[in-house]
Formats: sequence, C-alpha cells, structure tokens
Amino acid sequence: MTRKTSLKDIAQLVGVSTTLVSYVLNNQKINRINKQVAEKIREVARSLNYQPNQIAKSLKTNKTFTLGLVVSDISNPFSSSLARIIEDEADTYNYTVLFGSSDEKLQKSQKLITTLLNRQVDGLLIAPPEGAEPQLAELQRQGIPFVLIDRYFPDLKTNYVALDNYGAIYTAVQHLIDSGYQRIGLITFQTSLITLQDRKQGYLSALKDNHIPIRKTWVKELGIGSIEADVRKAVSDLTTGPKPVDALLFASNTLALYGLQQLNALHRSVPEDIAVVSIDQAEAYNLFQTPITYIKQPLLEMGQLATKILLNAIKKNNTITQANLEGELVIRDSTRAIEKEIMLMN
Amino acid sequence: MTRKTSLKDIAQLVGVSTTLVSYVLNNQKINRINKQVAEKIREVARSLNYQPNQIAKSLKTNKTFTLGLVVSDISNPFSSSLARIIEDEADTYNYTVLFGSSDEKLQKSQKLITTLLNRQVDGLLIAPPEGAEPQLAELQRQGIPFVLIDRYFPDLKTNYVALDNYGAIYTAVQHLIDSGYQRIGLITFQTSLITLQDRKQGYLSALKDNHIPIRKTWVKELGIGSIEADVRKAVSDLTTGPKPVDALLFASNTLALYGLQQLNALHRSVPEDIAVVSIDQAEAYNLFQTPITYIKQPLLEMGQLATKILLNAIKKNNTITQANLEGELVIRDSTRAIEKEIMLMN
DNA sequence: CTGAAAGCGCTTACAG
DNA sequence: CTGAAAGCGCTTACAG
Repeated sequence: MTRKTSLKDIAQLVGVSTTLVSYVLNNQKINRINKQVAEKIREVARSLNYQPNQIAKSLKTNKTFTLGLVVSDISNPFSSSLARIIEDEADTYNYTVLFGSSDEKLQKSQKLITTLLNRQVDGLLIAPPEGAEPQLAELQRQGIPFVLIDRYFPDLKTNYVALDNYGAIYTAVQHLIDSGYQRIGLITFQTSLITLQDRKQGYLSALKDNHIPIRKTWVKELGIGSIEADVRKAVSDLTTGPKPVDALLFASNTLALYGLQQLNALHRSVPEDIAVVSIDQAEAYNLFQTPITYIKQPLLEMGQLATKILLNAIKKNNTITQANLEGELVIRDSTRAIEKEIMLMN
Repeated sequence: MTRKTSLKDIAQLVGVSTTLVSYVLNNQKINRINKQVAEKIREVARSLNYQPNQIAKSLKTNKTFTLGLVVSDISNPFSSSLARIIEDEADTYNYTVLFGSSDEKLQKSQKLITTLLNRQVDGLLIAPPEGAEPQLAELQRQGIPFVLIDRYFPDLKTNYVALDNYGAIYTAVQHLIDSGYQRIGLITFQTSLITLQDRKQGYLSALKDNHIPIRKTWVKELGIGSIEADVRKAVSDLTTGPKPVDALLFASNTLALYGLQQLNALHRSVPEDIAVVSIDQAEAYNLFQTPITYIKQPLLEMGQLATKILLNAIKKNNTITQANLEGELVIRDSTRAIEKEIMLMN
C-alpha cells in the first residue's frame, strides 16, 4: 500500500508547521490564521487527497467515534433491522459501528465487550443475555458509557430502551378476548430475562382481569436447545386433544415462524380453527395463509433513542434514561372474531 | 472513565522498562527474558486487569485487526446472514468487523469506503453497487486489500466471491422445463450488474437450448423505485390475459417476497395455476401456501472464502482469487409437475 | 538478559 | 499570526 499523505507532508510542501495544518484542516482558531496560508494548506491537502488517520487522532483525543453493538445474532431480522437504524443514526453524528453477536452466551458477550473496549469504542449498545448483570455492573464501575437495548435488568440502574412488554402483551390478549377467544395458549422461552417475564406477566394479568382461569398447560416455556422441534411439539400439544386452545400467542418472531409452519403442517385454518398473535413484525407473516396480527416493535424509535442516549452518555451527561416504549398492535385477519361452536352450543 | 492501566503502570510497579513488559505480554524474545521477571510482569498485569490499547498498538504496527464490510443493506436477510458468517470467520483470526450499508448508492458506498479506510481497517469486503468500477479501480491503485462479495465486474481484475448465477438459473429453468412448464416468466431488476445479467442470460440460454422461443414480454426488469408496487404489477401482467405464463422465476428474495404476496392476492394456486422458483433462501418461503423451490446460495462458503481471501491479501499475498460458487437447487412443491390442460387438449 | 530512545500521526498548551 | 515541543500508549531496532 502506498503510504498515505500525512499532515507532515502537507506542512513540508506548504512550508509551515504541522500545527498550522492541523488547525486549518480542523477549522480551529481559523480567525487567527492568515487567509492565504490557510487557503494554500487546503489546496495542497485537496490535491494530495489528504485523509486524516483516525487512529492517530483517536490516540491523542481518546475518542474513536466508534460505537460497539452487541446483539444476540446479527442474522436475526430483529437484530439486523435495529443494527441498520443504529448505523444510520450513528452516521448522522459521524460515528461508525463495530458489531458482534453473543448468541445469548454470557462468555461470548463478555469476550465481545472486552474486544470492543480494547478497540476503544466510545460506548456500547448491548442486548445482553440472561445473567449478564455482573458484566454490566463491572462496566458501570469502570464508568464506560453504555445503553441496553431490548433487554434490561430491573436491579441495575442503567440506561435502557426496550418495549413495554407487559403492556403490549396485555393489549394483545385483551384483543383476543374481545374477539371472543377464551382458551389462549402462550409459547415463550424459559428465561429469567425481564423481557420475556413481562410478556408472560402481561398474558397472565390480562386473563386474570377478565376472570379467565389460568391453566398451566396453556403456557409453554421452551429451552434454547432445539427450538424448531420444541415449538412444533408445543403447537401440536396445545392444538390437539379434547380441549385445544382457540388462540395462540407467540412471544417472539422465531417462535412464530416455526409455530406457523406447524399450524400449516397440521392443516389448521387461521382464524377458523385457531387465532394467532405474534410479537415482532416479519416479512414472512405476509406469506401465511392468513395475515397475522402482531405487536409491532417501535424499532426506529428504539434504535434512534438508544443511540442518542449513548451519545449523550459519552458526552459525560450522567443522567440515566430508562425507556419502555409502547408497541402497536397491528390487527389483521388472524384474530378475526369467529362464530364459535362452543357459543352455538350454549 | 477511570484511566485504564497502561504498560507504563506495570513497568513502574515491577520496576522494569516498558520494553520488557511489552515483550513479555506479547510473548516475544521470551527465551531471553528472566523467568522470574516475566512471571512477575504477568502477575501484575493480571492483577491490574491490563488490557492493551489497540489504538496505540495499531498506530505503531499499522494493523488494526479490523475489517470493513460494505453491504447493500444490513437489514436485508441476505446481507445480515453473510455478515454473521464473516463475523464468525473474522473472529477466528481475532479480527473485528465494522459495517455499513450503501443502499445501492455509489455515493454512499464511496463515503463508507473512505470512512472505513480513515479508521484504518486492514481490508474491505464489499458488495458494490452498479457503476462502482472507478471506486474499486482507485482502491486497487492504492494497493488496498479488498474482496468483492455477491457482485463483481468482469472488466476489473479483483478478488471476488459470488454465485455462479448463470449456472444456477439455467439449472432452475431446465428443471421447470423438465417438469412440463414452457411459458416461463422472469422478474428481475433492471441493472447492468453482472449478477443480475448472468441470471437473465442463464434464463435465456436455457430457453434457447430447449428450443423455446423467447418472448420479450415474459421478462420484467424493474427499476429500483417502488419495488413492491412494480413487482405486484409485473406478477399481475404476467399471470393475467389470454396467454398467461405457467411458471415464474424471481431473481431475488425481495422480488419473490412481494411476488408471492401478489399471487396470494390474485388467488392463484401454486403450482396448479403457476409454478414458482426463487433465488436465495428465506424463512418466509416456509409460510407460503406451497413450499417454494429455490436456489440456495452457498452463504457459508461464500462468507468464509471471502474472508480468507481478504486475510491472505492483507498478508501481501498478491494472487487474485475469483470464485463463482455453485448454487443448489432445492426442489419443493412449487415446481411439481402438473397435468396441463394444454397437454390434455393435444 | 535489559533499557533508553525513536517513532507511529496526530493535537494542543504555551511561548513568542 | 505561527511554531517548537510534549505526549497519547504502544513497538522495536539497537546498544550494552
């Protein structure tokens, strides 16, 4: 690689000090500098196609204009959509984004954080896996600016931006009930993460408030082992037998994707045989036999707000911001009110 | 942020020079160094939780162990899947990935490349937009290591890893013909990019080799304006009228996603009314009324190979590698052979 | 076996 | 209005 031109090259060509070149190209103390000299410097810089070495700049200024993004898996549509929004927002402030996937593993998450910090990112956006409290507490202790996205820990006083999970699911279940569904199953992950816990809680509260007795068998909490097989089995279990559920709530897009496939495989009609609600939008829902009612996450707001909070934190603004944004229930055909046999029998 | 511990801190505490500390922590000249001193240095480093400042290291060594990834849009499943594979492969060699989305725009692509280079990435992985030849030629002139992914330019002697687009589509069309389809429509983008040109060429050649006359109206080349509306119109045009096509080939996952929705809207049965083949896998295809036959891109091989080639190029290996990888035609129900009325009429 | 010193490419307080 | 000099945190050729 041919050596890039440096401040020194320009200084020598113009016959001035690097100090002056630096000031001019950074538009500093510009009113004190001889106009002709400044113009000459700019001209030479242009002709040599000067590009500042950010690394050198960073070493001196202790700022890299780089953000670290730790998601669960960048190939998941939720993560990649968020990544795109963060990229755009960061770009507005001349920041670039380094990313990594933790695969919901504590160790990978820790390794990523360390790597990103060694690369001197100015701050971190993190979707932390279950049990990440100690890692995050350590970051806090070190005074490193970070914002959690999608997930957070109630015991940790950190910046975060997440969905109002409780409210979103509550609304969805209420909508199902209002549409005449009473036997509502929930397929979710088995995890202590507040995100999923709140979703379950929203479901339970909505049932309770509507005086619908809660049945343990209606809630399927899946491990992170063989998701596809587990979802398929859960769907079969819930929709088969003498008293199948009449509605199904999926607590994530991955769960919904596999669950809907299983409903296809079982030749269930939606919503005639069973109503369906999912969380997270996915292009895929549009290809299903029936358009799916879903809870739309405010991804744009989430990504932009998280980035803004982080940039503020980097600027030593020490307020803590915690945001639980409202989801939007997008009602489509999969939760249409159905004349129920059970009603006809009454 | 509390100041991080530096080499100097360790040196002072142990009572040696930073030179020695640097050697020990980098396992250099280790056989010449006093074992006890080395052990002491390691111990202190550990106790202070020393983390080297990569920025300082980079400035000196001129290596950042960072790769720049320029995709069209990180939120597109094709890009994000590739990003994930590249991330994992890069991580194997202790590299981290900076990413950016060009949105198929020359100017954004150029700006991204400049930004990434200013951040001193060791090399670039680029999915270039149409017309990027001059940008890339300039990179070549500067001796900057890079590898193109998914797209490339025949006139440019650069590293690239892409699909054998011609072969993949040829195989798909042959498969359609073998299944009894004769009136095959192609929906693609209007672009000079070889990727899409080869796809069209594969389609045309397969028809020709099978002595099926080529009809211009069967090929819809869409601009990048309002994709969804254009796809829907193209699908309607091709499947309506006195002589509709009996099979439809989508040249990208986005096209397929919208096209399939339109087939749903038009109440067309697949494959009874019309057969469908798409390129790129997408989870979505599984939710469609009929599982879709598609050309599976070898994403894993593509991402890994591209990363390996780039890392080799960074190590001053000057061979140029150009790879057109084979796609795999995954045959499913959407191209099942159908008893055709037209055949019955014979 | 060990260390003083130069230098990577910048920024910036200070002096004139 | 301008420049010499120090320094960011490392690495490494060189000398002893």
